[in-house]
Amino acid sequence: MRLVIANCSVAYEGRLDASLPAATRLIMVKADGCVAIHSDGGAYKPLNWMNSPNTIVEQADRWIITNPRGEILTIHLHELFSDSSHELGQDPGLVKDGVEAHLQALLADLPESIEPGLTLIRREYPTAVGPVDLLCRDEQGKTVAIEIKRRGEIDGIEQLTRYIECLRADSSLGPIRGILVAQQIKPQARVLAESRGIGWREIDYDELRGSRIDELRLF
Amino acid sequence: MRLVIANCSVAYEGRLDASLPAATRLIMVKADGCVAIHSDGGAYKPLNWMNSPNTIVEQADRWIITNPRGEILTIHLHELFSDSSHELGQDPGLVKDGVEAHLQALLADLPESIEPGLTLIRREYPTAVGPVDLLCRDEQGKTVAIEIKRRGEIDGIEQLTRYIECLRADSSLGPIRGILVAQQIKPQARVLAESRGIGWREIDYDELRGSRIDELRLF
DNA sequence: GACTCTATCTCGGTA
DNA sequence: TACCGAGGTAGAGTC
Repeated sequence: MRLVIANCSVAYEGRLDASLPAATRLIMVKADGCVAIHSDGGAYKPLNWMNSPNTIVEQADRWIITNPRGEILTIHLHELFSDSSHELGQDPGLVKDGVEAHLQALLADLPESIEPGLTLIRREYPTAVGPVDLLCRDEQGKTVAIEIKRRGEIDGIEQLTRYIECLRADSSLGPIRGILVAQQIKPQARVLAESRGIGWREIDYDELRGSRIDELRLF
Repeated sequence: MRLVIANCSVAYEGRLDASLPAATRLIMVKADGCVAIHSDGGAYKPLNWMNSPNTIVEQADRWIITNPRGEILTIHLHELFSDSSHELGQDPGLVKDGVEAHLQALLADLPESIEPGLTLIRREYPTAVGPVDLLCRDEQGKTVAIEIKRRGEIDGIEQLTRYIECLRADSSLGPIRGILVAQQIKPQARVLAESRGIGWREIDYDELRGSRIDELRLF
């Protein structure tokens, strides 16, 4: 990784046009060639950047970075304060827990925690408008489409509505209802759900993980 | 801005749990206190981060960074290779051209470029579910709701559908139809638009800007 | 503060 | 490769 501190001005032409007047900034060049220009604030997002793959042409007073999509980043260097390189090596990468996929796995194991008597038909049930997270059957034998989100918002209801519409076109499944399951469901999403006859259920990820561990202990 | 190169392992507990095994990385601390941990690849996004406002407690072998929302980032430092600080000063900020707002301004000036005979009623026409980008009238005097996107995807159609539903409740506007306008419209969005009787139109930003300049030249 | 929508979104999965 | 959906989305603007 190369770190350059310099007074520079920058121009980007690509998906839009953007320019930066002269100021002192950090220019970060990673081993894969991607370039990011950071100011001393404003969270982690750089002011300008160019992802790999790209081509960097280094001239005396400017760097010209181009990529195969025809985007161009030009960095004019006015004054150089620091220029250092560091060998970092390969990164083993980030391990995550608690994303939607984990929630889906836990709920597929414990559909009862959504509603008593619910049993799983299958995960990622395919439809023409995308896969339904969980397709289940309720106590009365009715088919239930489940959409899982970490945070339940309006677009989750829209998504579930599209699935239900599509599933109803397949008469072999019989009558269909839907439930949005999330760790937290926004008031607007609840209102929209109710207005469309869609159910909703808030669940607690840690509690759910706990239940599963308890269940495993029984064996 | 402080730049630390160190072998470190990292844990984040907050909206999810995430952890990084030991490796050599860049730790960037900006003037506003935000912290970002970068590996030597993978675009501009850091592996882990903590935005300001936050509190950094620096111990001999670890940094503990907390924020008011109860999120915790812990950086264990195993070996320090470099630690430097640089005064960058205030940044004058980025100037952009070609974002959705510009597209909207151009189309408000030239509604004819969406469809012959179209005239503007108003921009950002307010409804209970958010503002409609452009409200227009067509050659037949029918009201047309226009949603503008740089890239037309399914959520653009959903948004426009909500607006139209809301506008139809206001009988003073008469019958309503909708058009999604974007520089590029994805196949799924086209299909959904057509299934809902919504029109779509791809437009070219540069061409549009050109037309407007030509129009100005006439005066 | 809550809600809304944009983004050079980024990133990962999949057909 | 393009498309599609999730994200610790972030960030800006509005109410």
